[in-house]
Amino acid sequence: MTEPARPLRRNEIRQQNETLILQAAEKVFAEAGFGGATMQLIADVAGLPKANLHYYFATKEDLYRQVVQNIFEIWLHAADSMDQADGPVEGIGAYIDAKMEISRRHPDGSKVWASEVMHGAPVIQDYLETTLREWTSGRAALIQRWIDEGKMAAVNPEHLLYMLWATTQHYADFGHQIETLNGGKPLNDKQWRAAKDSVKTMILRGIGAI
Amino acid sequence: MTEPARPLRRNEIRQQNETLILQAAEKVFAEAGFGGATMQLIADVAGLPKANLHYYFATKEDLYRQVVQNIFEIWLHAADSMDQADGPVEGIGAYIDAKMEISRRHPDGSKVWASEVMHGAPVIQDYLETTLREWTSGRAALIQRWIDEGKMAAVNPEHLLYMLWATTQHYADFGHQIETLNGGKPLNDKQWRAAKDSVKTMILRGIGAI
DNA sequence: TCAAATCCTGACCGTATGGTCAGCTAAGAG
DNA sequence: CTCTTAGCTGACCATACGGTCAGGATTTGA
Repeated sequence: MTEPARPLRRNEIRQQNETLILQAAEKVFAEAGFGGATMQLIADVAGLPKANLHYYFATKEDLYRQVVQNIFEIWLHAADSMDQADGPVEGIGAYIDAKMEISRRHPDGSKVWASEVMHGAPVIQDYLETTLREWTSGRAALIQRWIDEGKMAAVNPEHLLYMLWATTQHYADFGHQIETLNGGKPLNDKQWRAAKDSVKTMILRGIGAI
Repeated sequence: MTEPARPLRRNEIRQQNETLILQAAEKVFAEAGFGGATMQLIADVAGLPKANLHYYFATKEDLYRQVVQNIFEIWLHAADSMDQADGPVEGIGAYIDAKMEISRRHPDGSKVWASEVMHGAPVIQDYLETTLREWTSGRAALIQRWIDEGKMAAVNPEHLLYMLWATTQHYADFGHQIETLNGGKPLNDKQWRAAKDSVKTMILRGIGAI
């Protein structure tokens, strides 16, 4: 099972290594936190010499910043499906589906994001104050419209958003706790479906949409 | 405003300094994570020489373990009110109140707890597998009883507990994000009441209890 | 073919960290 | 008053960390 060993183009090398490093970094930052992560460990996970990391990313902060920004992108785009919906059942239902899927597929990213926010958002504070603020007020307005149209109960839109974030991300951030309470095994397909279903049912009923 | 300078008894000195160190440690661990926290910084916050910390706590791990265990105690006792309730409206309502109050009064503790679990619970894994597991199955049974008695909808008790933990702890762990979205100011009394009320209403309606 | 640009890395450096320890001070017991 | 014990701390140490750099290897474009 050897590689074809075709000589790689410059662009390919760069992109391939940057991706490799970013993936390793996401994992290590998630497991150890920013302070606990070491460039040496990230290098080992990536299978590269430490000095090579510094060739692509000047400092540990730079590397971390890239990881966090990548996650932020995924986070934001999860709500695309919400915007085209006619009402909360479709819209919020789709958003829950999307965010639960992120928690399942990118648990490390979710943890890095949580850690960053918990520690006062030292590197993405500006994004919180601009992009996230706009994003939030836009979605809050959408929810308010649904309320005005009688499609759901008159809940506080911000606190509904917090509940959506909290509940869905919990399955990634506290995945270890859930796994322990699940007999030490990760949730299987069926259990993930049950989780999604529970969250959707409780929240949609909680906001009077079903 | 000087201290009376009464000579302290031995016991008082020990207790006072341990408390002082634990408080400082909780704050620093919450802000920087285990790896990012330094004994020097904890010492500075506590107003003691670093060597004095090592007189009371042999290693950084020992100090951290104490902090996490203290939080775990608070966490567990929050549900005492739930047990004596006749139904979900009182019981879960009281639990939400208690956990929201913890999020408000001990945000640092909540963050340290979240961080510990996120990183795979390196120091309290045994507690998760014993105390927490028993606690959870006990409360799940209580919820199931309420369901059987027709006092609430037939939701999955475990996922309800996850939702309760996630939603309430979010106000501590992601407090910085909420603060940013709140115009950079922490929630005031009125806003905390609104938050509590939103959470309670949405969840109690979500489980068909109101 | 060859020079420039890019990629790569072992060896190295200054610093900060967790932890130690000898020796001091002060409280308490008798 | 005196001896014992607990409390305290400046100075120190070994290690591990983030980051640097000189110089070699490889690709690219002319």
